[in-house]
Amino acid sequence: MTADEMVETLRSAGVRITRPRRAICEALVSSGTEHVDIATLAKRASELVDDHLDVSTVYRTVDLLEEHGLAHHVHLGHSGSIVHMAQERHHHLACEVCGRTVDVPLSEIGGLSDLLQRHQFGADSVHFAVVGRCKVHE
Amino acid sequence: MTADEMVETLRSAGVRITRPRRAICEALVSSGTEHVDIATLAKRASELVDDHLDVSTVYRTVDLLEEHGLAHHVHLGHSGSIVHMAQERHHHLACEVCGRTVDVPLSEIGGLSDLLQRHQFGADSVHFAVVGRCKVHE
DNA sequence: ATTTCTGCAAACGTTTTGCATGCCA
DNA sequence: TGGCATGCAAAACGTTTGCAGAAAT
Repeated sequence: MTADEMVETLRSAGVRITRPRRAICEALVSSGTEHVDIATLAKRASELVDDHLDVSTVYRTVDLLEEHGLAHHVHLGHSGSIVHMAQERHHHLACEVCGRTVDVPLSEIGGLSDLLQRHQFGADSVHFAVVGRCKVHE
Repeated sequence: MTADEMVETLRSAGVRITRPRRAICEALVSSGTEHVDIATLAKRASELVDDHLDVSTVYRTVDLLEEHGLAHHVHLGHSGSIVHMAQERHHHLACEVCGRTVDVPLSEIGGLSDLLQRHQFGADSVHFAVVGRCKVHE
């Protein structure tokens, strides 16, 4: 999804489009598969508008994007929020020692999907992470 | 495991046994399968000794219990720490709307175990949770 | 007696909120 | 213009830490 498509989705839902909001969408899209935290997102969006965007604005905008199904955020381990575009459909194995993450496609988690279905549990397939220690830190 | 057994394990590892530590063990044991957070644990342990135990003491004691393999803690969703006795070997499906949790025995997560093994990823089998929405909040 | 634990208070990092100003529609 | 979004600052939250006094060995 492009930033323009995100903005258009918001606009047609009656959401006001501002320079900061557009910049945050662009920063999120350009971050691709990277795992960006709120501070990084704020920094990149700020660079795009060549002005200071406050983290509170980023938090509010990410909430807004989540409400419209355009983004998700996840807590990898015991640290802060990681933001994601909604269509980045994969899971994470997050090492709590080094912070390294392994991305895992949905298809590899067959057993878990069954489990969720059996319990009628709507885990958003993006919105979770397994926290532990990667092979380097066993 | 009883609180006495926990205490004995600590003592024989050379750990000093204090009234607050014993109370925290007892509170943890008596919480059974419930998912207690740090504040609740502090409150219950405080009641047991009829004195105020500080949350910092609870944090330090939980760390200690984890070091000795007697407890684990996990972050369900976007909120604070949930503490667990170590032998409660199950996973959680945690609803981020109502806070309700479904406990799932290890045996039901075959696919995930394979996945972790394939990536040589040492997720402590207790130490993770799937966060989403239960069937009531779909 | 010595070591270590405790409570308190303060610091910390992340997230949220109140408010006056500024911007979008 | 009217209503909403923004930045800022301050508060809130969970967690950690430093320290002087208390307790365990």
